[in-house]
Amino acid sequence: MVSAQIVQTKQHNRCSICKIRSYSFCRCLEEDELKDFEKISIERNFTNKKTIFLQEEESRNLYNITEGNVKIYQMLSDGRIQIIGFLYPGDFFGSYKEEKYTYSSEAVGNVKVCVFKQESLDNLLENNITLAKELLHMTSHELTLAQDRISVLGKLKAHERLARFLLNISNQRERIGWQNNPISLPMTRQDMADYLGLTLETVSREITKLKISNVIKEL
Amino acid sequence: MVSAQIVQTKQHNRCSICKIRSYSFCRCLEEDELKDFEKISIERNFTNKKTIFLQEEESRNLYNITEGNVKIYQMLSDGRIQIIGFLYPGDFFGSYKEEKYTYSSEAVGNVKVCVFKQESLDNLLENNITLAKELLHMTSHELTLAQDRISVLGKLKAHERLARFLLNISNQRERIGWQNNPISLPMTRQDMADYLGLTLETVSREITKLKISNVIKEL
DNA sequence: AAGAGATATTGATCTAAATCAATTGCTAGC
DNA sequence: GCTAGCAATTGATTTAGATCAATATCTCTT
Repeated sequence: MVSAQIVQTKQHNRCSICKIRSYSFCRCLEEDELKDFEKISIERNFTNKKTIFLQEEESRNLYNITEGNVKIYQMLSDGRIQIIGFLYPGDFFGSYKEEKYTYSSEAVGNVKVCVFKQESLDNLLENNITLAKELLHMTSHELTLAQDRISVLGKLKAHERLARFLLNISNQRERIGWQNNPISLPMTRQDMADYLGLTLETVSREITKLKISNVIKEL
Repeated sequence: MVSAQIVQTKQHNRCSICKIRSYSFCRCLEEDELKDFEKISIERNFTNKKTIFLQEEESRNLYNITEGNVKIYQMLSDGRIQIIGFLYPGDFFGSYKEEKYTYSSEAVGNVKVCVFKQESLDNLLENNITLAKELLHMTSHELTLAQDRISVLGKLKAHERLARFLLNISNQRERIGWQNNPISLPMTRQDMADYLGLTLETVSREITKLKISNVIKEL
């Protein structure tokens, strides 16, 4: 009984006390709008390596990260993996249209997400132009990031890709108020390789080179 | 005087007689909304290789292609070029936020575009949730296409990239009602290479291989 | 603390694609 | 038609990064 009540209380102002609101799409909502907004999402937790959804599944949800990191990736028919992105708190993923997920998603470490049913979110959008525009702007920003990654994978050498990767992580951490130097790399070498279009051996060698030339240092 | 009047008449119902409306973001508008919509854009023409805008310029416009092809590309500081995309009628590009263009754009052959001033479009969005949602859905679709391209550049071999490129063009042509086989390739080998993250020599060799193995045929 | 399984580093070799180089083919202007 | 200037093909060679392989290191579990 007591624990049920605590959950209830916690649920009731989840959004208004949410620490990541200022860099998430819900930042565009007024305090009084948050009450309704909060009702259309539920919180869920995932532990390290747990799948959140798989590519080709019927998409029903949009996810917003409130804690931890998520990797999204595509798999080719022969098992080759390309990691599309490592996401941070405030990033959203999934889909707001009824179709199939075009990538899979997996927790990197402990993860907390807000889950929005497409239908509920869509209803809210219909009456809240501010929210629609915020989502449009954030999606458009995601698109420019994806386009930058196209350039990285199409034109940069292994050492340039790695350098940019480290800088990107640093910037992303800064964005959400984490220290940007030193940084932690919560993913494996294989993950980094699958993200950068390289092999884990090449990633390892390039990291060694950066260490030797004193560009980076391990703690 | 006569020609001025013709232009005026033409302008007046430009949108309602527009041939590409059914696959462009304006498809979500009702006939009576088109009148207002038409007022916030102007038509412009570009000939082959003419620059539409350059990366790093202050962005002021969103462009919608009504005729021809446009290539969008990024240039690295040392001159290396990555082509982000070859766009078709109904595709839009540019930006709806006041910031800098993150890529350059150039006409491939003769091109006709509708130019929307960001401010006017934004005002219209503010009062037209349908349009905002349409733009959101189309931008989100662009994002999934960009993510697919990340996988292509990160994981596929030269011959796989080329095969997918040809199929993509075929599909894109089908989408807008052009014949999907045979197809024409309006860009140079260098452009194809810069799009696929390869060199023009490799592209040429792979095309030769496809011809020899009778997968494709030149007309 | 030992030992198993995962993860990372380092070395040796190979290869797909890049680079360098020489023709060939195409189109536009005279 | 001829020729200048691109664009494309084809060949020879090089190389960045992949692949194959052998430790080394880290992190659990018992």
